[in-house]
Amino acid sequence: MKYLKPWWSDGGGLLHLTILLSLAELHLDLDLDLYLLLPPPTRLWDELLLASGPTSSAYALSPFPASGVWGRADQLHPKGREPDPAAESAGRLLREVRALGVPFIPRTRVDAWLVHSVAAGDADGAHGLLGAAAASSAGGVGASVDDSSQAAPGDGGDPRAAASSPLDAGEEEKAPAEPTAQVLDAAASQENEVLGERHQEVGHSSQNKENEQRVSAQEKKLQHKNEDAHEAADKPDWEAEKTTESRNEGLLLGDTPPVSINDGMNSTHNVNFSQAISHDVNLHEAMLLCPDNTFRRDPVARTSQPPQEPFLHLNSHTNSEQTLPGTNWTGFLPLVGNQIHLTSEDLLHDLDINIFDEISLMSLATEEGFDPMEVPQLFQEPDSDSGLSLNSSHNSTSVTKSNSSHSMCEGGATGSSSDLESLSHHDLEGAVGGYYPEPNKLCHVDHRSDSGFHGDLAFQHLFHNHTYHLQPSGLESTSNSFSQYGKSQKIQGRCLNDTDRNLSRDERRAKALHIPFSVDEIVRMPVESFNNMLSRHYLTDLQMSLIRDIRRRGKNKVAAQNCRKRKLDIILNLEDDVCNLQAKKEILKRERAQYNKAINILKQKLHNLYRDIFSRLRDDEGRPVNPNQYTLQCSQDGSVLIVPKELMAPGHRKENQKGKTK
DNA sequence: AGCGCGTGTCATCAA
DNA sequence: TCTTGATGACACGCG
Repeated sequence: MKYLKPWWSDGGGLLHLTILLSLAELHLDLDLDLYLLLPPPTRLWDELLLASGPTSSAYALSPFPASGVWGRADQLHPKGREPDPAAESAGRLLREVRALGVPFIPRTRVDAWLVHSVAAGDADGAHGLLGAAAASSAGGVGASVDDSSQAAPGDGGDPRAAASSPLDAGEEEKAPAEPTAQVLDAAASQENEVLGERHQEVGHSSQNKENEQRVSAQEKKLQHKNEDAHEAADKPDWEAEKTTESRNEGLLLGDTPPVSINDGMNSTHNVNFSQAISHDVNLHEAMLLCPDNTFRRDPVARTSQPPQEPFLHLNSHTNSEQTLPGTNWTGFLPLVGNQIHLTSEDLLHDLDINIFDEISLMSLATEEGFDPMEVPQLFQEPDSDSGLSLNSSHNSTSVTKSNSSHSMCEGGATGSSSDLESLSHHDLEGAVGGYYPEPNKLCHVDHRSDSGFHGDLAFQHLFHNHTYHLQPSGLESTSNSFSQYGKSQKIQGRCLNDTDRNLSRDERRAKALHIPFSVDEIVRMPVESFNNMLSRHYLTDLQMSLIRDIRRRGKNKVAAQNCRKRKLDIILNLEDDVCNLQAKKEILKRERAQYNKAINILKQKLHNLYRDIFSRLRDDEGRPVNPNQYTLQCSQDGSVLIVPKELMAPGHRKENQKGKTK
């Protein structure tokens, strides 16, 4: 949501009719919101907002002079947050507003949001807007607009107004019912019997007094809502989208007839609304009014862009005839229709690139002439059987984009059997201006129509051995084809220029198919965000397949890298373990040798001690004791006994022998 | 030409 | 059922 400068704030009385362009709609189902700004102090306006807030879908910009913030009525009055006095006061206030000639144009859905500014120096333009607003607000007191089409039967609309413009009423009957007007008028009809005539009797001054009293009681609420407006303005785009989606549809602007207006000063002007809108529309100024500076783009890039088809013409999803019906625009807004076309084109140039990131692929494709639905019209060539030229040499657009890469690829392509990437770069992107031919179409391309271009041979080789030749399914064939043509990179390197050579294969593929996300985004994005992103963009099956393949391959690549790294780490760790264990083994060996050596020393010492003892022992007859016949036994009390070996029990002897051995 | 290594990719399984 | 990680196997490029 863009908040624009009040039209009076420049002191020059500049009226900015703001038709906000939002390309956030995923499939370029564009919404056109038409707002008219009211001159402050407009307490009545605030009341109108309060009254028409959450339930009436009164789309209007509310002035908050204290903060300078503008808010949209539906944002200023979130549902469920404020008591809704609409049922009681909407109709009455609406009539008061109408009696003052307050312009009130509800949200208008014409599948385009535009930003316009209208120089209010032109009284006709300003008054025309006011009158148109009054017209769409369905005829209050003092408004000389026929509101019979919008007012419910028995609504009690101003009969004078009804009589003032019967022709307009007839045209407006064809217009679809406008929710805002319906709600407001429904509320108005409830009080019509009571209040309808009173508004004609009561002057504006008395109404303003009542309004002042009401407004003073509601100022705090407005301040609170002002904060809400700030919050709404700070919402991220995806939240803004929700808000946008939550809005109901409104009156088709194109169906609004020329109106005779009441400017609020008891003077009536017959002004064509289209003239009002088309007066001195200053897009640049309107963009400057956007505080978030969303509408900016490199002017150089803009000037470098070749003349393009009107934006809406390139939108396959949004039929220009439907969304911006030329008859409607030219009928009620003949100049507006043209203006919107031009402005849309300008906006395509001037929009911030970030906006383009948020819009669907179709918009991106539109900028580059990429539109599968439009390609047969845009790139059809008389000598092409399929109506689709795959030969860049015949396409001026492709020549400017891909001639260099073509020249580089010619040599390699002839030897390539499975390099669709080179195709996607040179013939998909370049030859058809970004359009990717479907594989089955490619398989049936009549290359004979080309005269000696190497690309023909290249194509024949490129698709010579591809599995998708045999598979009717585009998805499967796509996956297979992509998996196949990734295996021939030698030729690929020769075909690609330096810039493309630095890109990964998937990046080049994504570029070739004009996928509006980076490979890094596709791979690293959490699955929830990833699915959300996919759902927010219009993508063909081919693009979806490629995106999912890119994501799968990217994640698997990372997984493989991690796996190999992990495996390498495991191997290194095992090698370290082996080294450590070998070192420990050596240490244990040395310790064992040392212990054995010590044991041997002890054994030797014990043996010496044994001999020494027996050499000194004598029996009863004074003879030396034979150590082979006797042995030494240590009793538990510490005494040492000389025991004949024959007297020792076998078990005991064995233990003794073991002890000796040890 | 053959070999080893690194890397990407696919298929498969398990969580 | 889908997603993701892990991993074996294979193909390819490169030195």
